[in-house]
Amino acid sequence: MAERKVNATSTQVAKLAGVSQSAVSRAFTPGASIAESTRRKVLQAARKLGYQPNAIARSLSTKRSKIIGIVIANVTTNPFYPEVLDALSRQFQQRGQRVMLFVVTRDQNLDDILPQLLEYRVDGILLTAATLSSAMAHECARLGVPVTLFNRSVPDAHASSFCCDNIEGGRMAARLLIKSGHHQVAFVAGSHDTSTSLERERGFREELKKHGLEPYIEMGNFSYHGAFDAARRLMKLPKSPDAVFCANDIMAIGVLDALCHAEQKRVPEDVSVIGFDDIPMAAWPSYNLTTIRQPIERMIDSAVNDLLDRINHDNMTPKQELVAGDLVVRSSARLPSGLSSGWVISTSETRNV
Amino acid sequence: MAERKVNATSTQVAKLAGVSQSAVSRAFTPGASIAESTRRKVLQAARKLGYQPNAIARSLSTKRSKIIGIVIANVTTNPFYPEVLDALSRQFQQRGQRVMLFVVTRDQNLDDILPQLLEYRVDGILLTAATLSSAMAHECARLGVPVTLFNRSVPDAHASSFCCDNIEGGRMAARLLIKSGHHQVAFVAGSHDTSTSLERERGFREELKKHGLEPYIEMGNFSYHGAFDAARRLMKLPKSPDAVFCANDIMAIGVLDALCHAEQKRVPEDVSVIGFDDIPMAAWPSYNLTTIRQPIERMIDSAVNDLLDRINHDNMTPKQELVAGDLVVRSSARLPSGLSSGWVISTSETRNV
DNA sequence: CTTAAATTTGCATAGCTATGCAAGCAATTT
DNA sequence: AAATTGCTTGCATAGCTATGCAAATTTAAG
Repeated sequence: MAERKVNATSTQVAKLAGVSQSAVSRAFTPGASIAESTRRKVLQAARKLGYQPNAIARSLSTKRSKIIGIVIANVTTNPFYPEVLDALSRQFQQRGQRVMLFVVTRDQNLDDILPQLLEYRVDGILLTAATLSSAMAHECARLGVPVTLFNRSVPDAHASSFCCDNIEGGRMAARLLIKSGHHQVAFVAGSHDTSTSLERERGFREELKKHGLEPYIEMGNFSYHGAFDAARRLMKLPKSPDAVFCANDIMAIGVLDALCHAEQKRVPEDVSVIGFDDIPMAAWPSYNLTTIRQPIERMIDSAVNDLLDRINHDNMTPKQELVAGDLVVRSSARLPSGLSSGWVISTSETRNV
Repeated sequence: MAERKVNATSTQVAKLAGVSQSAVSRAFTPGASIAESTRRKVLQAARKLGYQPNAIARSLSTKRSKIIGIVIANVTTNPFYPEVLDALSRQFQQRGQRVMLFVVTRDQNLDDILPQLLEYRVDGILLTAATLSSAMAHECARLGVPVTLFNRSVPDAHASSFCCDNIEGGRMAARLLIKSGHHQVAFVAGSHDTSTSLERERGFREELKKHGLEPYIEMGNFSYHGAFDAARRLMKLPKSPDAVFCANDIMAIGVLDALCHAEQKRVPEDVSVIGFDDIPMAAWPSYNLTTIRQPIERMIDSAVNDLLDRINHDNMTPKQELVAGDLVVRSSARLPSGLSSGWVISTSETRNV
């Protein structure tokens, strides 16, 4: 172990400025009771010594770390999550919170991870693409650390959750496919244990059932390659589907690539494909993917606000929010009459972009 | 401001276990001098109280936060960086370090960000896709906080840096294009102020010059859309290029999409395209991109090892490491005789994958 | 100029853990 | 049985800042 050079302390600055240590602390605390003249003296001394307040000591003293723990999965497999991370990180940053990051795999058990966050007395925890054991939910509740789930519905009432309305999203996809006259449809699932995939499937099924249809189900494992293989399996079926709805865009793209480059199918003439998320790639001309857009910015604003609120006001009850997604019409699915590529359809309104 | 529930402290655990606070501390410190029987008593009491060591207090006491500051840009615009972040984060995690994350824009000034990291007394800083002002480099050196640049060459000798050999990468691209008989080539740059783009351009130019060629240069701004537009400009030239080398894969993909969907060009018959990075998408059948692969894992291992070494041993001199990239041959560029898609060519050896 | 009010300041302490040191203890040796 | 040796343990303190409280100072009011 090597020795570390010593940073200047508030006491050293105080000595140089000819004031008390308290004064130094106050000079760096917005809103503290200190004369402007004193503050200037202090800041000058601080500059001379290269002093910078020690956030660790401050955290110990105030019992607030100003750190948010973010746990995220699928960062490399689904471009949606880098976007989420980017937005979250900037938002917290801007609101004066630092971010402690944990990247996990989708199936990794958080019961080993959360204690590491709690050790650092994070002010709050945001989980995205990850689920919370109810033991851990209780532990966080006991310690008074608010938890928010992003893009996962909540297992019990101790945590907030912010999701796109996946069920309605599934319904929208089904309605579009039915209206444009598909008869044999399929759903490529992400996994059998994440709310996003299950709910999208449920909405899709429900709406199909109303019209007497039932989808094939294939597992795409939330990955490009998993969906690629799923599509090939679907096309081998005796009565292969004329439409495929995927639990997310990256899988829809895997399906598109499989159809066009491994199965000699034309999209959307032979098969229609619909995704979910509206990642940037969905708009690329190679794919032109019709998809359900998750309004990331709005969802993240809500999630961040809620978490910060719950940090600053005790005893707030967690909130469960469902944000409506929009159907973005492009050209990977056959169009019903009256609709053309470029339209965005939301549950309440239809607006041209 | 709401009140926070109090976590159990080592003193409370000590009282319950009938030992001193020191004993509790030692029970949680691997390698500390404590009898096994005492440790068990302590752990049992700790469990009963739901005690968890306070990492903030520990950091204050040991003067080591066990936190690494990571600053990263381009997370949403280039899939290469989510991969880097994922690997870095896991590595540090596994080595017992926590990660404090800052997501920035490429042109954002770090002089506002780094102080926020230093406030938390991070043990080390890793910058990726971001550059360091020399004032900040000195500040970190003064405080004894080691800094490592990933994928940026170093401005002065206070920091370590780990890069792919961009110049040689540029040369490899040029050699391939020359061997396969291209006569009018172009380079799509990322920006005019990042070492990655500049070095790749330099190697490319140098090698071309040996054969009497000089490339067109267009600015792609390190983005899909920027490169898309750059490609369209190139194709409007009186003598439009028959080969385009891009400073990274995401731009190469933008170029491919522009060529195939906006310019009615065939790849590689009319135009060859080469990228840099080998992001997962490069292998997708829609693109089949010939590219220079950066050996992420190896680079990250080196970078993490170096940073942790410099944290633990004082006065180690920073290291500048250049890792050779491999040319991954796919089908977006015309093949010279003797080469076929699927080959990987490194500077020292050629191996079939 | 006196008195009351408001602002500013310093003192003392809390917040929680790690660790050097000396004392206590048990095991080993002769 | 006495003397050594090697573990364990507790005491006391350092690490740095924030803050309640009382004292001191400035400002305003009369």
